[in-house]
Amino acid sequence: MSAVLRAWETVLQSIELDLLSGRLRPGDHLPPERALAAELGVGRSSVREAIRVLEVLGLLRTSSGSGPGAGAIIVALPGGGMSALMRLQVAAHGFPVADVVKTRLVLEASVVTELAEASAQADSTMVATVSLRPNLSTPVQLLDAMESPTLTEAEFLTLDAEFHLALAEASGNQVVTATMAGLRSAIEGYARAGATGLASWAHTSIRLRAEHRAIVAAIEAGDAPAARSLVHDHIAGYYAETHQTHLLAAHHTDASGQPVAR
Amino acid sequence: MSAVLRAWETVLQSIELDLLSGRLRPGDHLPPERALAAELGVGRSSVREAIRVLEVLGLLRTSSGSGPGAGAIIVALPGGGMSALMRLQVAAHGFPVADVVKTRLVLEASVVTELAEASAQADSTMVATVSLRPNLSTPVQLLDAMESPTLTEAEFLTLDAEFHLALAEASGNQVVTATMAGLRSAIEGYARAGATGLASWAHTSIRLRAEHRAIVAAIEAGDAPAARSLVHDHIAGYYAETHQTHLLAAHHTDASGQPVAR
DNA sequence: GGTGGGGTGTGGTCTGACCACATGCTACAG
DNA sequence: CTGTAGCATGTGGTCAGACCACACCCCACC
Repeated sequence: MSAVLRAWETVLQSIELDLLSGRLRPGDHLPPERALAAELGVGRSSVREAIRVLEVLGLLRTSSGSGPGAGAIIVALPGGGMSALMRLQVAAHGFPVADVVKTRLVLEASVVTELAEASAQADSTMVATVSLRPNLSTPVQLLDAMESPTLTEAEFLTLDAEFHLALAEASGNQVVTATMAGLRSAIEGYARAGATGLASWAHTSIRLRAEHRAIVAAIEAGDAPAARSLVHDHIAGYYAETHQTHLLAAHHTDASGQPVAR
Repeated sequence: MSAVLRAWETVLQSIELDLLSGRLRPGDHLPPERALAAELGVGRSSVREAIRVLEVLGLLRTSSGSGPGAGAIIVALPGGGMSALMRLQVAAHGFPVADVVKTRLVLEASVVTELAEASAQADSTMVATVSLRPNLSTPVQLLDAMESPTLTEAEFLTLDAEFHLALAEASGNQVVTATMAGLRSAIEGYARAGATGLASWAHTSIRLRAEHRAIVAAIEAGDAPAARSLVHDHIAGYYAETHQTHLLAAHHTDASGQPVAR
């Protein structure tokens, strides 16, 4: 396999090896494109193609100019590339919306479970060794912003998607956060598409706000089963309401993690 | 924001819009690079950068030559790009291994739950309307291959990773499958790294084989809770055994992975 | 000492050229 | 008429060179 690596692939491979070996670390500068091209014996355009890939994947950022801050810098920001990937994958009809929703159910149930358990643990242990209590300030701020009555549907749903992403971030799991970030645009897409067919947006938005508050309350109370259940109903409910298909409720998996009811 | 799109970004955007509008569908050919460049008023190198990105993301494949089969063809194979993304993300220390493992626990528990429930449903309904029974032939074939006593550790672990991916595929959820495919190389990486420190590989591999068989048996028996529990113990057990850290039980690692990059 | 302007190095882009390859057609031989 | 060898064509893959815009750095000048 991999008969002969194309020029840009050798560049990508070289950079990947440098990352793995530790020669390149987040924060470091990549050599200038021209230098890299000469060093690897390829054309500058091939170097650029590899750098472009890494940039879209969220592994580095580039900026023109001179001095520190310019050039290609390793950043490795999670979700940066996953977002582009998921968005394009959905655009190309690669992912059925139902699968996106089901994956949300699984991941978000896990997220709020972890958050609630961390919260409960922070309560039980008086010890102030490490602040285990999850930081929900960002999600709460988003909820406050969503109270504004002047929001359009699109604006509301954008904040909604940000709220769910913020919960994932608060859980601290970077892989889940990255995946959720990737799904975000897909989520916003189907949410917005479905919202146009709702009987009463005002009514629905009020319900969504209340559900969000309830989820946060359950987390802060350390009630993991409740948080899990609320999140499931929140996501599945909106999907069912906007897509007229009750398939999700049918099999009703309690998502991931531990069984809810024994 | 988004002051001025760079040339290759306009190309990417144009293709994305064509995908969303249905002008481009999986199986279609992209216009030749030169034509696309002329059409969009950019240089061919910019078109190439956009195409390169789409190729790495698994949205199209390119081939030289002439006639049908050559050129850039939309494929939208799920997980194609996620694999590159995750691999590089891990290479750049973007994802802690613990988060990868925790995400596996969540996703795979969901996968086997769905499989087991589908299996149980297939049993209960005598009706042969649609064969709901999940197709486990690929996973089982992999298990058979893993019985070979001549396998090296690396070969065994490769098959192991493939087995878990095959389970995800069998579940039918494309988003989960894509994510697992992306995590696969990361999984193989930490599994292989940890295996070198094991007391007895022979002993461990025997246990892993047995656990795999038990998981499949639970799925086929339609016993979702058992399957979920077995998968959890299987993954967490190996991780604990090879990493000596029981951090998984006490989750929530505050992730402040933002690189300083300045 | 402060300040302005040019020098310099960087990414961003375009152009043109060449190569390798796969195809398809055509002209020639049978 | 048929089959095949070989050239024409169109494609991606790559390179080299050139120019631009930009941000920083340094030094001469005020």
